[in-house]
Amino acid sequence: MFRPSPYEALQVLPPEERELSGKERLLLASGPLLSWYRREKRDLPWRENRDPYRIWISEIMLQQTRVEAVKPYFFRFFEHFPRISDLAAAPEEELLKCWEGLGYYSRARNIKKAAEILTEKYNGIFPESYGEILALPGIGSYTAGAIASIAFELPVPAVDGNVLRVLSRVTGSFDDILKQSTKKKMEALVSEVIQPGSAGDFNQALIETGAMICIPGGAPLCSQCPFFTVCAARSQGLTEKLPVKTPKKKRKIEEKTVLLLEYQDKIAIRKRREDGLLASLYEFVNVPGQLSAEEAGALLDQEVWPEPLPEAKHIFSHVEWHMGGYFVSLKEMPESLPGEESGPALFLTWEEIRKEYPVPNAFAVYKKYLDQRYGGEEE
DNA sequence: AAGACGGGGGA
DNA sequence: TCCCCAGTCTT
Repeated sequence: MFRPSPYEALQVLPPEERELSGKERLLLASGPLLSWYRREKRDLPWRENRDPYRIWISEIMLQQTRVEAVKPYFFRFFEHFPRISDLAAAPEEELLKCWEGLGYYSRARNIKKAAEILTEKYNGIFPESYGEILALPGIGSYTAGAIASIAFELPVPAVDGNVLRVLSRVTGSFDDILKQSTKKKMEALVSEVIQPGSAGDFNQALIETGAMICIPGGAPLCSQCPFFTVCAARSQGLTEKLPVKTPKKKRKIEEKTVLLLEYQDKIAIRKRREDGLLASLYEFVNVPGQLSAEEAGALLDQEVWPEPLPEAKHIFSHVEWHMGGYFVSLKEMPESLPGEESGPALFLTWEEIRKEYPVPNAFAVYKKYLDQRYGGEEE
């Protein structure tokens, strides 16, 4: 009588004759991965303890931002806002000033909104359920997973760009990692293998592998990788081909003319709109287009002699500003100022602006000019 | 699904 | 130049 082998009955090949599934690869590597992480992990400020407040702030700051860029901001943040209630009570202006230069300023505004919810609805205590964490402003699936697993040991995935890269290589996946469907698949995969008790370390180990071993841009350091023995991309020579990412589009270019308007040793700045690029931050008066000195002077409705300033270029992710500018000494306080969209101008000393008002680094060339003209940081 | 949203470091 | 970074929110 015909008897199928166990493997035939299961409709799978015996282990030595088939490819491992992604889940099997992760399961096989999880022990070595945890050991490797606990032995080799970087000593980072937010790994000092598992205080959810610190974990939260670190994860927000680390969104699309390199570790080295975050460190100084992380320390300074807790000097200003030691407790969540300090954050909730702080003026948005102070928070923005603390965030100046870090980018993605909606993160700061969302942090404040979340702090208000935490203070009012949760009595200042971080909720311990994934759903409640996910519902807070500025917290998406990655950050919710990171906080839930690192601070509270909930066995939920925290799939970021690092983890996407690692898992697509380890599992040999050709799915485009920029698609949200791919992220969902990878989250499902992690959910299948993550264990309570080591969830925080497991997620951080995946991230650490992506940051230190399975690095973006260059060749991965496979010889040191905790996934060495199970990685599909390594064993099949696919590390150059994975992960798959679709190409991105070109940036738009915007021409601007910046006007450093001086009246009695004070400089005009104004608050930007509450929505859009660099929302609610401060800027020097500026107008669209590349204006000549004559055109710039004509905008001011009084006799002036604009002095040309250096040109500057600032590159955002999706747009480039090409800027020229003029320094203009005003003889009288103008009724109104050019540039339609923004709020009324404030005339303040450069010292006050430099200390109190968040002016984004897109204006760095002109900030530096004012530092030299009025004496800023000594050099 | 695609775009908006910063800034900086490295190839 | 271009790519990428411990992503999220809006359209």
